[in-house]
Amino acid sequence: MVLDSIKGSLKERGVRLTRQRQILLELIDKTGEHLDAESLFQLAKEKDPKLNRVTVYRTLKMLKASGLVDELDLMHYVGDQHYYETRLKQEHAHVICLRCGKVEEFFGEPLQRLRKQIESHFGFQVLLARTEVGGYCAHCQTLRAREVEELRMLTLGAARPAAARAPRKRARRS
Amino acid sequence: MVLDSIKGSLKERGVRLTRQRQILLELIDKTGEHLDAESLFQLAKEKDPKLNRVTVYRTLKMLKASGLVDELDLMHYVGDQHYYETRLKQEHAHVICLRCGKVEEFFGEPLQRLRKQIESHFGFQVLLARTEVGGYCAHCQTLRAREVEELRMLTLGAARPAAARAPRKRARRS
DNA sequence: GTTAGTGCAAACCTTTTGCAGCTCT
DNA sequence: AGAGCTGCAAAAGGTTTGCACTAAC
Repeated sequence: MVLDSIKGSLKERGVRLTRQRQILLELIDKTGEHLDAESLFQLAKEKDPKLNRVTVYRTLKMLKASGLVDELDLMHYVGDQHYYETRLKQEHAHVICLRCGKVEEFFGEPLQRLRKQIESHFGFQVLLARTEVGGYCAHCQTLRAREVEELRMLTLGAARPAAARAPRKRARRS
Repeated sequence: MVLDSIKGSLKERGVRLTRQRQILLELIDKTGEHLDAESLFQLAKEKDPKLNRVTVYRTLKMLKASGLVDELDLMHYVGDQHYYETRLKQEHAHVICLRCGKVEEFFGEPLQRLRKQIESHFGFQVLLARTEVGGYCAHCQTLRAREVEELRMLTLGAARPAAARAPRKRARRS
């Protein structure tokens, strides 16, 4: 089990298994992935209302430095926070839909090939690799096309005076 | 030329080519890559002392939204800032040495394969992809090994009383 | 009993926003 | 002329730090 192997690794290095860390490790383990510091903090607070946000940051930093979790950005779709996942699974890429935010995971041989080629090409020792891909998922592609079309109609409908070709306004989140 | 194609693309969309933007575009273009907002700002200030940091952020954001530059994290080796590079070159991965900070670029077929496989596997439309790899470069691997060895000697030399196996202290930047 | 770890408050760094005034086209 | 852009100041968001106290081993 993942949790146990992480705990073991920590214990072995003389890192104390405090109550707070137990809570956080358990959450990271069972929630699976894509938790950022704030969400993790909110979840942890339910189990221990006194647990501090700073402890969450410190724990995550320690786990990352120990190579026990990986840090992701998920293309900053939501904001500039970081996401964490335990480092057990096979290497995988994260595929983020820039319209609905859905995150998929891609495991596949190109990833291993990539790693190997980089190692042999540069004589580089790869410790961590992160591949993030942004675009539109199958579902959003059609919705997106419709949105663009609607926008075009609106813009043309506005029938502006001179200005030969109307510079289209860009849609914007938030 | 890159600069011209960017300028053209902007003009075409009715984006104004202000003095500030000309300066910033020129810097981004000729400095090549791996500039973050602050460095870009510092460089720009030399050409126009009144140019504001906020303008740099706004310009970068606009260029990114227009798909004219790519945003990188470079594994947050230095800090949490973002780096930018023009989007002309073929897709490539960034390989960052976690000891000396050197950044290499890797172009190679696994990247194209990866993209294609993701597109066909999920029916996903890939707009941008970012692969960052961290580890030790050929040069630092040997230095690193020596460092670890020295540290081990030091720790053993300290001849601590009980505590059978000494939990090694981790080296730290900053 | 030690020493690592925690909580709290406050700082820090990067980036964004509101608004008045300036400037491209 | 007028929308788009800039500068300024101030805020926001995410994360880190200093320090005294607490708890794991």
